[in-house]
Amino acid sequence: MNPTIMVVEDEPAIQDLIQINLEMSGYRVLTHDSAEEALKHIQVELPDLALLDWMLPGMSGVELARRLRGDSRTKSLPIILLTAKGEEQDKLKGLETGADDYMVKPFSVRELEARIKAVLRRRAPELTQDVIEYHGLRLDPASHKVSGNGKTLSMGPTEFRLLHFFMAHLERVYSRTQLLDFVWGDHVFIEERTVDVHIRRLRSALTPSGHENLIHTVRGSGYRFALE
Amino acid sequence: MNPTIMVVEDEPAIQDLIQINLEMSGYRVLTHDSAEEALKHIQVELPDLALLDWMLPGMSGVELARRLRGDSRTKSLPIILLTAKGEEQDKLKGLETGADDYMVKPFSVRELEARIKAVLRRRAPELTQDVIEYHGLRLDPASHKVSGNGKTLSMGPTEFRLLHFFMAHLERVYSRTQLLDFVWGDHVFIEERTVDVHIRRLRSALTPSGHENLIHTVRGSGYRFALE
DNA sequence: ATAACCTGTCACACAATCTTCACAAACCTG
DNA sequence: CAGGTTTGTGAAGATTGTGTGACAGGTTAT
Repeated sequence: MNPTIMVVEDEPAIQDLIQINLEMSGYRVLTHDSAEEALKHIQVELPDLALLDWMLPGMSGVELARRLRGDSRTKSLPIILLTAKGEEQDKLKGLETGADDYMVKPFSVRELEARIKAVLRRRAPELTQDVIEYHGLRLDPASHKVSGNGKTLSMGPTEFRLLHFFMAHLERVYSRTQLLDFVWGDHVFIEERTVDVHIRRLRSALTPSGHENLIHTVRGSGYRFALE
Repeated sequence: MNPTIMVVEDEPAIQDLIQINLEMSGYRVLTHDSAEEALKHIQVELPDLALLDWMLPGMSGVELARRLRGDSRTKSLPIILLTAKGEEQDKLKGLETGADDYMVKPFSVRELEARIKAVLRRRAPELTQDVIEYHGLRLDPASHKVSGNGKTLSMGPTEFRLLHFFMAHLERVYSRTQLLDFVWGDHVFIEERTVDVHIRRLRSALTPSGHENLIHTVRGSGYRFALE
């Protein structure tokens, strides 16, 4: 039986979008417009995961999450919250309610599916904790440490995220705009050339172990991370 | 440069959704709320593909498609129409206007991307990220690398685009004017003979692996890329 | 509170690449 | 073969893209 996902979302466009895409990926989808309706349905059938909009008419998604956590029957139901832009600052509050993850709208459908998969697969914290290793360069997301040939390399947070992204996407050219989107986040208003500066900082951070030449400049296009 | 897709859609939720997801897949996305706005922008910049909502306030997407087909400058711009459920019966009308494809809302993002790729492959293969290989010459748009019989070949950005175009359009003669349009882009006022210079540079870039003789001069007409 | 660190920008220098030009070479026509 | 047309080629600015050091705020650790 395919996993059943309960979607509680009042905006029809988003609701349709999620339903279509998740069904396309083999999930069974139940949609509800309100928290009250969802609660009623849950008496009858317990889904495998709940996708709740933060803001809902009547009872909010946060309140719904809290209630689900309160009832022993739904205590361990995985929950992902959908928040609109500008509500992010409350994300801690959202996670406090016991949500397993949250996503900021507008979101990438691919990412949503990835998180659903991750949440379903395990109830452990964080999903990208896998250590990545490439030609003697080793990055550990969990401990936030990087080492080259055993030698510890230190760098700032931004350089770390940049390196993490590169090591997860080898052999491909990314434009400055794409890097800003993926590493800094969407809708950021930052000068493109700032990427150059961080590339330079990352390069010098990698120099002690000689890994700085893994970063290639592709003139007119962007940067690529690979052996070459 | 990544393919640019123009999205004309008045519903913000759908607009955001499409933008985020397409950007995540490496496209550059321009969004407009109305056909009028889109037309204005097109004067300045010609996108590689247009995604038009069927129903729009003011000029409809169908009407916009018809206009684009009418103007010689946008005559060959690939168009995909987005129709809401219930409008399907009119799909023939949509295709009559010259749209390359259409999708019914709500749609799967994966399917949308598949169709975009299909349309681009059909209308402008040099814009896809597919690796192209021809008689030992291999070009990979994603990593931005060219190799001949395994040997890495290096060249400038313009030569790379030129080669990409040729490899996506084998066995056909292109005039200097056409090459300027397709490889340099429209709105460019460059001396025709400049093409010759880049052809020469491309030839010498291909010489190390002996592929320079794939480029044939067709006296009085232009150039052709093929074995011959 | 102070020091240490991080960030995003900028300006400048340098390097790569583009476009144009002039002339040479190749080709065609009659 | 001569004269005209088209293409190849090398070199000279002109233009654009990238590397880099410095700096002013901002944040975090002590």
